[in-house]
Parts: sequence; C-alpha cells; structure tokens
Amino acid sequence: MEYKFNDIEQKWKQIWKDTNVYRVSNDSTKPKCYVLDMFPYPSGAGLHVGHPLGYIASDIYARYKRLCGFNVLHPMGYDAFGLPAEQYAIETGQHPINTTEKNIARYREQLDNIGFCYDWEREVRTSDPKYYRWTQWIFLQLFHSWYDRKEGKAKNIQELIAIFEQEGNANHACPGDEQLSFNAAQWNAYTETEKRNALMQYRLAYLDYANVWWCEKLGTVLANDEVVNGVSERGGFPVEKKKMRQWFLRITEYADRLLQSLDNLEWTDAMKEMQRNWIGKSMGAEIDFSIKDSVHQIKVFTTRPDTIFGVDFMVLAPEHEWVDAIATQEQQDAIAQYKKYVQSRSERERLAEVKQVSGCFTGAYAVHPLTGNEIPIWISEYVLAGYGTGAIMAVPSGDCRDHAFAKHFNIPITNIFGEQYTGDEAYESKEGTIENSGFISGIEIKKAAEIIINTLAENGLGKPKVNFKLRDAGFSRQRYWGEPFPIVYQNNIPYALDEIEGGETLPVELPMVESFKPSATGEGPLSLQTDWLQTPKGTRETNTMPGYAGSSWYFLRFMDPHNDAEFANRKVTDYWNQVDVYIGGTEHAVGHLLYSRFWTKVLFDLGHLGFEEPFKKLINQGMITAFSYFHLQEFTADAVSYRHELDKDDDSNKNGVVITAEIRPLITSSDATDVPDEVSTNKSILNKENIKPLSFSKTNNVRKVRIKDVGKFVEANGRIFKDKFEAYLNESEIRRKEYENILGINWEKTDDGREFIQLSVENEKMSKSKYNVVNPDDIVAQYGADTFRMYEMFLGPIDVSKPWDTKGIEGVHRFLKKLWRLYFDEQKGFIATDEKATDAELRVLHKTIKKIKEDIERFTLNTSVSQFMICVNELATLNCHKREILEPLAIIIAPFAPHLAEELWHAFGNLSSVLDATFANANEQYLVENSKLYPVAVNGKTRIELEFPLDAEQSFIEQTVLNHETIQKWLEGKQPKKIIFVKGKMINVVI
RNA sequence: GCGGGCGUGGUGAAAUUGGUAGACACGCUAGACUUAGGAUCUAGUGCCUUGCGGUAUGGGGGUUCGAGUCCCUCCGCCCGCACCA
Repeated sequence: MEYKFNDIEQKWKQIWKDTNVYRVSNDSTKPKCYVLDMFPYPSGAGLHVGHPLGYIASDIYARYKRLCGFNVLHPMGYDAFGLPAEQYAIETGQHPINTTEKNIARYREQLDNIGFCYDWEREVRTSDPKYYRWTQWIFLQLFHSWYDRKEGKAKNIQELIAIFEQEGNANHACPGDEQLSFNAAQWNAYTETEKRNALMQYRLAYLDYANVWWCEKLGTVLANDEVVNGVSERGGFPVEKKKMRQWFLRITEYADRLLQSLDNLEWTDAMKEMQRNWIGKSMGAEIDFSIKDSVHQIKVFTTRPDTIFGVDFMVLAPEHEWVDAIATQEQQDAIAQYKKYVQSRSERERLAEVKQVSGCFTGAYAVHPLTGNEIPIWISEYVLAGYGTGAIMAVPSGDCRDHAFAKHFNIPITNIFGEQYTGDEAYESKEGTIENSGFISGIEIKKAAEIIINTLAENGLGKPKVNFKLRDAGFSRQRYWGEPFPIVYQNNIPYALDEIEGGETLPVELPMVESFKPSATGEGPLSLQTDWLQTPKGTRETNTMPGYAGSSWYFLRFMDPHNDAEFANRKVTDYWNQVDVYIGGTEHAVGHLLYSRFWTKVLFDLGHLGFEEPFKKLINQGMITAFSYFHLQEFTADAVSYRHELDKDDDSNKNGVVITAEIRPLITSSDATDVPDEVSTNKSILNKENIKPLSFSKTNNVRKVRIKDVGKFVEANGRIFKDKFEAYLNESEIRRKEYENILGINWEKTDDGREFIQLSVENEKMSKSKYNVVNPDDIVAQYGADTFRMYEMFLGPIDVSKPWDTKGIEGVHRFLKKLWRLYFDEQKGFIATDEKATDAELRVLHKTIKKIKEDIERFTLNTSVSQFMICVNELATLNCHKREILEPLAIIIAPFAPHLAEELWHAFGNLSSVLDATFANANEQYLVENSKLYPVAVNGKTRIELEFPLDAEQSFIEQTVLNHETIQKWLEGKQPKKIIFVKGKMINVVI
C-alpha cells in the first residue's frame, strides 16, 4: 500500500466534519487553553502560502494542547469590514456584501484544504449585524463612560453627573478642555445642551472636530498616507484639509496603564518597544511665558527645563490658537501666507523633511520667566499643534532643529554649554554641566533640570509635566462599509440610542445602497440615504466605524459567539480568560494590538470582564517571500527608461517598464522624445498619454525585465537553459510575445556546451502584482495538506521571513512517505508487529517525544520536523515496525500531520480519533546513557574521540587520554599544563 | 538621526546554559535497482590540500583552557519611529 495522501486526507476531512470533532464546549472540567490567530481580512486575491504560516503553527499548538488534556479554544473568523471591498464596490458597482461573501467562501475553502482544527460553529464576521450589534454596544459603553483619574479607571458617566451636581468639576479636571471649570450651582443651572457639551469633554467616546484630507476629484476622504506631495497618491489630484465633526476614543487616558502593563506580557521586546514608542511617554515641564504687550500667556512643553537660560526664541505651531492674536500688524500678511503654505503640507511631509528650514516671524516677543529677556516668537511647521502644547522654547545650543532654525534665520545663539558647544552643531548630550545660566551655572545637566522645575513651580511659572505622544484615536470614517454608529442627533446634540425613550434597539443595520460614493460635502455615503437618515427620534450619525472597531474585541466573541443577550457571558469569559497564545504579523504592532488592549481595559474597568490584558503571549510570524527572476539587459547606447505614471508605487517598475521586442530598437535609438505609441508592460498597456521618459542617461544602462512565473524552469543558481526557456515561452502566446526578444541575445555556454542565461534572483514579498504568488491549494493538490503543513514549519523559525522554494518541499514529502513505510508495505499492507521494542528503539522514540514537546512549547517547530526526520531515519535503519514504538509516534506527529496520523492510528484498530489520544511523556529511563563519546581537544581543537563510561574516574580518563598515541604526538614529549574535563561534555588538553 | 533585530556552505537552516560548527533538508556528484524515473536505496558534498593537516560562523580586536554564542569596534542588511520639544 502506498501513501495515497489525497484519499486519506479527503476521507478524514469528511469524517471529522461529520462527527464534529472540532466542536469545543464552554463547559469542561479540563484546564482551558485559548489559541488564537489574527483573523484575516478576506481579500479578493485569496490566500497565498505566506498567510497560513501562523495558522499552521497555532493549529499544531492547539492540537498538541488538546492531546495534553486541555480544553482548547481555537476559532477562526473574518475581519470583514474594510476599504478594499468598498473601493471595489465604487469601481465595479458590486455590493460589498456580495463580494465579501464570495471572498469568505473562497478563504474558507482554502483554509479547510489545509486541515485546521477550527471550531467553525464559532465563526464570527465583523460585518454580520449579529456581531456588530455588540461592537455598537461596546461603543455605547465608551460613550457612557468617563475616566476617573483619581482612581485610575473608567466609570459610568452617571457617577460623574452626580458629582457635578454636588461639587461641580473642581476635583475632576476636564480631559477634553482644561479650561472648563464650574461649580455645582453653575452645573445645575446649565441647559441640557450645556450639560451635554460639558459631558462630551469627559466621555471616552466623544465628538470633536478634526481635519481630514478631502479629494474633490476622487470624491472621497483620504487617509494620511494616501496623500503625497500635497496631492492624492492615486491619480495625483489636489486635496484639501476639511474640518469635520468626528468621533474619537479617549485612549490617552489609558496611556500610562497601557505602558505599565506591557511589562507582564510575554511579547517580544521589539513588539513591546514599538508600543512604548507609540505611547511615547516623556517627562519634562510645562512653562508659562507671558507675551509682551499682550494679555496672553503661552504654555511651552519641554523635556529639557535645564536649558531654559539658553532660550533664544520661541516657536509656535502655525495652527496655534493665538498666532493671529499676537502677530503684529506688519507681519499679518507674511503669517497668513506661511499658514497657507503649511495648510498644503501633509503632516507626514512636515515631519519628514529635515533639511529644509521654514518659518515666519510673528513680530511678537515673549518674556523670559527667569531673566526677563525679550524672546522673538516665530511659527514653523516643525512644531506640531497636536504634540505637547503646540509651542516650544527654542534652545539652539542644545537642540539640532532649533540650531538649524537659528542659523537659517540669523538668530543669535546663546551658548549655555561652555566648551561642550562648538558652534557648529547643537550639544544634545545630557552629560556634562550647564554654563552661562545664572543660578544653575556649573551644575550637572541632570541635576539642573530638577532645580529649574522646582524654582518655576515655587514661583507659579510652570510645573512638572508628563507628556504622551499617543493621541486620541479617530473613530469616524466617511465610508459605507463599516459599523454604523448607534447615535442620533436631536437639535444637533448626539444621543445614544439606549438613552432615548422608545428609541430603536441595536443593531443599527447598514442600509442597502446603490451607490458607494460619498456626498459632495465629503460626508460618507450614508448621508445620501435620506430615508434611513431621518428617524422619528432624530437624525442618524452618517459616519461609520473604522476597521479596528470590530477587531478590537473579536477574541471575546469567539468565547460565546451566539449569545443574543450579551457580547459574551461573564461566566464564559471568566472560564476562557486571556488568549494564551496569539499569533500574527508584526504589522499590527501598534494599531490593532493597542486598541484591543484599550478596549479590554475599559470593559474590565466597567466590570464586564475579569481580566484587563487580552493577549498573554504573542508570537509574531515572519513573511514568506518568493523568488522573482529578472533578466538584466545592458544597453551600450544611451538608454531611456519609461515609467507608468499610475505605477509609481510599484517597485518592480522602478527601473522602467518591460521592454518588448518592438520597442527595443526605439529605446536604444537614444532619442528620448521618441516614445512608442504603445508599450506592453508587465502590468498594463501603456500609451503616449500615461508614460513619460524618466531618465536619459549613459550610466544607468541596465534594465531589469521581470520574467513572470518562470520559477519552475530556473535552476537553483538562477540559470535558465535554452530548452527550458523555450518550454516556458510555449506555455502561452502572451509570453512568447513578451519575452521572445530575449532568445536572441546573451546566451552563455556551460562546459558541455549547453546554452543558458543567468537571471538575477530577488527575494520579494508575495503579491499578485509581482507574479510570484504561490497558492496553497496547488501545493496541497500535489503533495497533500500534511506535507504542506510540515514544509511550512520546516522552512525555518516562525518569526523570520524566508523565501518559498517549491523544490524544497520534496524532502518533506519523501519523509512522510518514509514514515508511511514503517507502517505499511507496498505489497504486504499493514506491517506493524506486537514485538517487544528494544532499548535502542525506545530511546529513539523517547528522545523524539522529549524534543517535540520542548519544541512545540517554544514554538521552534522547524526543529521538530527535523527531529521527526531523524526519528524516522533511525527507525528505518533499525528496521523497526513495532506497535510499541509506532503507535505513540502516530500520536506525537498528529499535531503536524493530522490526516496521516489519524490513518495510522486507526490502522492499529483504534476507534476513537487520534485527536483525543494522549501525548506521551518522555520516559527519562530510556534517555539515560551510561557512556559518552568524548571529543578530546588539544588547545581547544578537537583531535580524537574517546568513549568513557559516565561514572569513570577523572584520573583514569586523564591517564587514558594522555597515553593515547595521537595525544602523545601533539604533546611532543611535553607535560600538559592543564587538563580540562567537563563531565558529559568534553576533554581539553592544554599544552 | 534614534530605537530594536539580524549577518553561519551553492540554498533553507541547526547548534536550548560558552564545550565536536554546519544537525535536518534542498541542490549537486557518483553508483545500485529499473523498460523508464519526476519512485526507491547507497556513498560523497564548507573551503584549501594527494595526504598529514590547515582554515572557516560579515571585518578587526578582546575575555577564556575553549567563542557562532560574552565584551569593544567597524561594515552590511531588515524592521519600527522620526524636526516629538
């Protein structure tokens, strides 16, 4: 009987499905284990072999834990709301509901193909009203909550109202508006509108105004990174900032807790560090500067209060609220002009350009709080309104940006670092002493900061201040395909649906629409649904929630996915508790992972959960890249390269378009204006309108031509032989047309005269546009799911990016066939015997059990596969076909190759599933060796190997070693200085 | 610029606490079996050398009986953040 993986896998998939083996109960006496993958966004492209890497690892872990007696929750679902589906809808008119449904079906098929042990009865989709009903509900919890800074936790807003009624807000500073102050009497006299406006400044989900990028031509609002050089990335159309009323989540109140509790998580340091950077806690001081001839005071935040005597000027963010108020008459025009310039710049650009200094003098002067000196006030784009106070005290001798600014605008620089400051560049180190600084001259920098803060505080001029880079999270999208807000407006005041008497119940469902285009004003498509918009109780919110809304809590819904009464039952969430192991890519380091942590903490504070960190252990999976092949074409004449205007972001076109036979003569003709009418590229047809010459140079005369899908014809060293290349061209007409010109040139010859060309090989991310995508379905069809699973693990460590090499999979497939042959003979069928196993055989088995256990727990699954190979190789050498060895082996390989394992398990006559077998413990008794083959080194270099019993006397070993002829030879008659003997490890003779 | 990570054969990689560098595979070479091989098996395979042996974990230096592993320094690559006050 040969290993018919297709039959075996089909059979067991069906049986497992019929018998519901993957169903998980919330009611169990077993210890729990929650193993979760980051759920995918179901894109139209389907899965490629890179996606399942993490899924396979978690599947192995989940299956292993089940074999170890745990009740394992291992669910899967879809992050189904999102922009691509909506973009596709705008382009094709197909409703996202339909395309999403279709994509999910395709994903499911691909996932099933690989044999994951998901309990599909728990599947969730964020776009399902039954799911987003609870996303809306959680949003309302945020809306109904405020953060009590005194107790450091979120509470119901009703408690705050009660406090206001008693004592006003004196004891609870307002996070949204620091100036806001009222006593009980004032509060009680407030109108409904005034009260709700004040409360809005406290709510964890609140409304505020913020700028968005509006692109008239595309008819849509763009994200920050979709705007490049002041125009839209797609199409290059003009964009403008537009102020819109939007929802925000007050995550900043949780900044410290999000930072603190990172310490207890089993995440990689890199991941924690990214979150720390994002939260960006910095400690410094807030200092008040009064303005000459003005009632205004400007607060400045600085992390270097010690440099206060070096302040030579002040810089405000151009958006700072008092810029116009303090600017002198003469400077108003210049200021207005500069502000206009800044308006056109995206934040990204403002922060990205380091070299270019720009700014504008306001004409106003601040008064130094300690010296009384007058300090000119400037505005510049390098100061951001959203960070700190939107104003800085500039110390050119101590800060490189301030230094560049001072040099550029010829502002005199005060040196407060003595000889440490050279005059050429700022002294930014925190080592050394402060000079030329009044009462802190000669004092160490670190000490000086403390003194200044105390002095300022004593005189009411400033105070110590902790600042966070983290900003409140924008929670509105002017889009259709997302969760609608459970909010209606009455007289322009937002009300939660659950506080309106007779209001509708959740969910607020997305209305079906025909058009997905936003309104002319930039409001989302929902604003055009007039029927839906107006309700008897008010006007609906037209924005929808962003992508991270649904994904911030989905791990909770998996615990209790069909609950109609609550987002998840507390008893159930108490049982499943934190996700024990969470696997996914690093791209979610600060988005999803930070928001989930935030939501979990809020739900915990409000008493809906018993834990406040969602993901105990986090494993990051690396990318699987693919080889891409290029033909390097040299041109002796001047060459011109063409670039598709719409392809600017595509790296593959960095060096110009694919050059076809027809246009090659034109390109080498060295006439830059001689652009062909039509050029076929690897992506699309170009014509005169959308290509333009990019470069025209003699030096840059190598063109990289991507050869699509050529992988299977290319040798490992990147060579492709002529016959193979012909075969490749013969696969399609289009190819022949595109690459035929290569046949005519550059053939090199091997020693035996075979003609080849050397292609350049590059490692790239798999993507449809690079023609290097490998579909797992194809691999599964050819080798089976078990081989595929093991090969993905065999490739290397889970967290490292590595290339997919289809050739390498043969080795793993051969291994499974070899394993099979331990159990089955081609002629005789099942050949396992009941013979007693030998010590050698038992040692092989238990060595393997031990290694596999350790590996799975450490997620070093690549070495597990190696160990299985070693095990099978050794058992084959021992000619072992004994049940005593092979039955436990089938169990321990079950997490890796579940279908094969189930088949082998049943061959022994077992009736239950191998899923419910028991993972054996390694028996140390079989692992004990009584002798060791010692490496014997002379001066650290191994020369011979000698076997000694483990209990041998050291003196005996030393004598034997010294008497050995090879060692004698190295000793050359001398006495050794020393003999190092490490029991069980090695022997080193030092001469 | 700052922070983090990494660098080992032709390729993917292993070496868990400082103890035989290259396990396990891919590829390649030779051979066996075979009508055939894209099946299976055997042997070999870092580099230099006929051999003895030498040499080798990005480069240089150090600690140690012993360094891929620890320390210093330089180079290269990847990731994150970036006029962040």
